[in-house]
Parts: sequence; structure tokens; C-alpha cells
Amino acid sequence: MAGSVNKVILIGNLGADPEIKRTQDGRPIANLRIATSETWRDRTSGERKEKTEWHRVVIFSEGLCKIAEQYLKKGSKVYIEGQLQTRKWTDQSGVEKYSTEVVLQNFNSTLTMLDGRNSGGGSFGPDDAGGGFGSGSPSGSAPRRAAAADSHRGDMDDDIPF
Amino acid sequence: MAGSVNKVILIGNLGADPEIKRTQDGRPIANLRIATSETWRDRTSGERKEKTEWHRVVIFSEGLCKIAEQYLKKGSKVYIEGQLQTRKWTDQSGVEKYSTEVVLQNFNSTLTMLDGRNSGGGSFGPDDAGGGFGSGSPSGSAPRRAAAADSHRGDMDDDIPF
Amino acid sequence: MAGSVNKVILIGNLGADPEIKRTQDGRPIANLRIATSETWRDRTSGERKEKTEWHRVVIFSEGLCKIAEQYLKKGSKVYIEGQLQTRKWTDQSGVEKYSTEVVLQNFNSTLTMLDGRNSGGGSFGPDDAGGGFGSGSPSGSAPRRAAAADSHRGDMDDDIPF
Amino acid sequence: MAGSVNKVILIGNLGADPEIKRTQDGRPIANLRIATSETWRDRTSGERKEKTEWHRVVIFSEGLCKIAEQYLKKGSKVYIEGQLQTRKWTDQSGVEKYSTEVVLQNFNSTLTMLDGRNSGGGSFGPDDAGGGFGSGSPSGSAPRRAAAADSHRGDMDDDIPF
DNA sequence: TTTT
DNA sequence: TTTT
Repeated sequence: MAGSVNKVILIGNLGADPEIKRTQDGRPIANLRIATSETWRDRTSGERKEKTEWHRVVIFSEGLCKIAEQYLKKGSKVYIEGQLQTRKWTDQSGVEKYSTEVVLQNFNSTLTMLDGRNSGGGSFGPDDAGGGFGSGSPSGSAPRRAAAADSHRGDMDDDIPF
Repeated sequence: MAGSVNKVILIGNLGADPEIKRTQDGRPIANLRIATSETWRDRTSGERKEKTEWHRVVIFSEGLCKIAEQYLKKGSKVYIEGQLQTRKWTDQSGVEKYSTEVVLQNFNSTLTMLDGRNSGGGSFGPDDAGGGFGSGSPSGSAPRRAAAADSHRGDMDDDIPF
Repeated sequence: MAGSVNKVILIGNLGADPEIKRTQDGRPIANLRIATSETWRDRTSGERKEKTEWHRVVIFSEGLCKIAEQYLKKGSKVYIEGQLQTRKWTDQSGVEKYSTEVVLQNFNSTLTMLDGRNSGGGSFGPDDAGGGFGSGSPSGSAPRRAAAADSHRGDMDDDIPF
Repeated sequence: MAGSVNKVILIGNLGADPEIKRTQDGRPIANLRIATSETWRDRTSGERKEKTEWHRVVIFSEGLCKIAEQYLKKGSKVYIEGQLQTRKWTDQSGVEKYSTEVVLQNFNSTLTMLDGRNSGGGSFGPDDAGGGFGSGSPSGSAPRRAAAADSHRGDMDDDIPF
């Protein structure tokens, strides 16, 4: 549709190390599990409450996959900007299932590390290569960004088993 | 968790009129189906492509429910700001299902009409009453906003059948 | 600094037609004036109040400049996503002035028309060419997006007179 | 204007301790200086470049002021969500000046600490009181949020000297 | 399964 | 199921 926006912004921690897979033609896909949570004090009991929400984040950008692989691990705090996408799949017993994921793929996706632990964090767009912070190309670098720009974009509907 | 953010921003059109339900104790819940879509031209074929994504939006705020009921209908264009939430439920055959929804409930939720059709659009926070644009209290109105501030907040985990 | 985010999201109307200028080496720059406003009812007087805020939006992306030139005009409603930037300049009398602008330049910038008036709106990233909606390349189009990717990025600090 | 959005999202570090002032009638106002920066590698020279942007953040919410006062200091990393506002003022020599600030005031404002240093960070809406994390009321707490909800909203245009 |  |  013309004139629409689909944006998700999360700041949370990884519940596990990133899981990197490859499609048959070699493109990487990174899967992250990110927790966000809210805490509040119950009105009546006065108890401290907490509710954690788990998010499935899928990275289709080759550059961001490299960065996820190299710098993120269980516990890492990240800022991510992506879009909502729901996939339909059929499980072993033939039951139709839906999975809603936060996808980092297009030019408006961002992955930013908020930890000081791994060389201090950095901010990346979808096509940044992850050759270390020395040669890597954080957010704003034109040439690297332009390099391959979501070259998998046309495969968005591929039936990728993950 | 401390220091986390869970935010969804959508601009899209309603695929159907809002569906308003009530909990047993009378609190309203509005369900919206919102479509966002992207269009692009295929690299190789040159064809124009379009992909539409459907989002389930659930409004727990009484004020925003009223506004949805009064002003939104099939085709309405809206800006919404809410948060991601995944519910688990069991269908008739006993199969566990998950549904990920964009929830408008807390103080950071917003619903803004982008259509000129219904009195020109307006922007609302979660506790705005919907007594028409004349008496309604668009975004920024302190007193109305403070009135009932998500009084259902503590019921967030209720098992609401919708 | 590593790990930072600088993002502005506006939905508003143009107060005037876009003003397009060119740098000496021919790169286009579009300037937009966008109004956002809030309305509320005064707590005590019950009066309806409105406050309008005017924003200076500057587009350095060649593709988005074309789109602004072709499709936007006074009154157009737009969604824009850019970043805050403050420029220092000296006026004729030698007084130092500062101007804070919302800049659309890098890969995370977006311009989306929310009007039905001009062929119905569309969503664009920074490198979309504006050859009409037929040949234009809305948000998500990989090849066009990759084309020139902010080729002016290195000139960010140029002393552009506008 | 109906149907508008004015939102700024920043993640950055404080360049100095928060500066807390009070209006004549005792309301607190906190001023923060927040730096965001981008780094990139120059296309031609291959040099590593960095550009830092400084933002003026003004907090009108009493609860968020307390939190800023108690938990933020020079170097703190924060996530903030507010809105753009430009003030006009006249300096000592009678010259008209403009200052654009990110204002945290209304129900859609958020302040989240992203440091582990000060008791681990937390997320707050505009009306959270800052009586320590034990009694404080992080994002989502209905009763505290409802307490005074931007009771200074009507004074938005006060001529506050800061 | 994270984090505080 | 929307919208263009």
C-alpha cells in the first residue's frame, strides 16, 4: 500500500547466542531471541511485578548477520529497528502455525550494540560488513552501505526452513 | 528488565470495521486489523511487486476504544504506536497457538487518525475519552489523560477470550 | 560515539511548497517547512487550545529531493523519518546563529506521502529516484536503493548556503 | 493540527550532570545535554571519521526530573523519547535567538537508563516519582502515572529563563 | 532464554 | 481484509 509504515523498535537483551544459518545458496540468516520487560508496582498489593516479553528477531542482511555473529552473544543488550512480518508454516503434524518476527532486512533496519563489553558498541545499517570495528562500516558509511543493499530482497518470500 | 524498550509504529489501513468486545466486568477491548504494504520493482523482471502485511492491533484503553468505535471503520488510515505482545492460547482441538499482537494499553500508546473523512483526524493517548471531537481530549490534554490512566493495567494477564 | 541513536519521526503538513536548491556541484537540496500541532482542552477554562510547532526539514538525498519536487506541495501531509542536526551560521551583522533541522540523508531516512491527492502517496528511502510512480522505486526496492546511497555523505559539513 | 506526530528518539550519553532548576512556583525543570554520534570510514581517504551531535533535552515532568536528578550524571547513557520544540528568546543585546529542544513532558515521553552503573537502569514515564527504585514507579505503573499527569501542561509557554 |  |  502506498503511504504505510511498519516499524518496530526494541531495546533488550539476547536470551541466547545468535543462531546463524545459511540458505542453500549461501546467504546467511541470523536469528536472535530478545527479551524486553516492564516492571511496575501493583496498585493494591504493593508488590513489585515484572512481565517479560520475548521477541523473535530475524536478520536477512549479510552485513548485519556478520555483526551479530561477531559481536553479539547471550546477554548482549541491543537496540534494533526492523519491521513486523508474520510467516505461516506447517508443523510435522500438519498443523498450520504462524510466527510473527521482527525482520531486519531493508534500508530502514538498524542494529546497535548497547554493551560496553564488546569494544564499546556500534551502530550498523543493513549492509555494513562486519570486518571488525577497524574496517567495519558503522551507520552512515555510504560506500559500504551501497555495496549490496539487501540483495536478498527479492527472495523475501522464499520458503526458508528455520 | 530494566532499560528495555518495546515499541511498534504502524501507519496503515483498517481491513475491517473495529471489533469491540467487553470483558465480563465491562471493560472494552477493541480489535483492529491493519494492513501495511510495500511496493517495489523487481530487479530482473522489472515487474511491480507488492507485499501486504496484516497486523492484529488490540486496544485495552477505554478511551481509545471509544475513539476506535466512533471514528474508525473499514478503510480508515491510522497511525498507531503500541507494543508487541505474544499470547498463547489453545484451540478447540487442544493445539497450542501463539498470537502476536500490537497492544495499545500503556501511557506510551497512541492512536492517530490520518483520514480527512471523519472530522479531519485527531491524535489520542490511552485515556482520552471519546465524547466527540468537541469534548474529546486529544493528545496533550493533561486532565483527561490523568483521569483513569490505564486502570486495567493490573489485569494485563487476564485470560480474555477474543 | 558508539551505540547511539538520533531519530526524528514527524507527521505533519507542509506550510509551503518545497524549496529546491542546488549546490555548486549540482547536488539538489530540498527544504521543507512542516507543521505539527497538538490540541487540548484547558483544565480550568475548558477552552480548546492548539499549539503548532514548525519544523525545518532538509533533504540531502537526490532521490528524495526529486520526490519532494514532484509530489509535495503546500498542504501535503507527510511522514518523515530523519535525524536532528544543528548548524551554526553567522548572519549579515556577524551574529552567530544556530538552526536545528531534521535531516533526511542517510539510509535510515524515509519520506512517505500520506495524501491521496497526488497519485495516492508512496513511501521512499533516500535513494529512490523520482521518475514518477511508474518508474520510481518506493521503499524496499533493492537495486535503486543501492544505486547512489547518499553519495553526498562525505560532504555533510559543507558550508551550504540555504 | 489533527493527525500529526512529533517524536524524537535519542540514545546517547550525557555530556554533563543534569541541571535542575525550579520555576518560581516550585516546579522542577531538568536540562540535559546529550551527545549522539556517528562514525564512518571515508570513501576516498579511508580515514575513520566521527561526527557528534549535541542535543538539548528539557524535562518538565516532575517525576522524570526526580529520576534525572537521582540517577543520571555526566556520562550516563540514556534512551529518551520526547518531542521537538523551538523556543524564541532575546539575548542581553536584544538579539532574537531560537533554541530547539527535545521536550519530555506529555504522556508519550520516556526516559530509560541504559547504564548498569546506577542500580541497573529503569524505564520511566512522565509521572513516575523518583523515590528510589524500591518505591519508584517504572513504566507501566498505572496509579503513579495517573497521579499528576503533566500538571504543568498549561504552562508550556511560560517564559522560563534557562 | 535475557536483564535488573 | 485495507490501500494505491
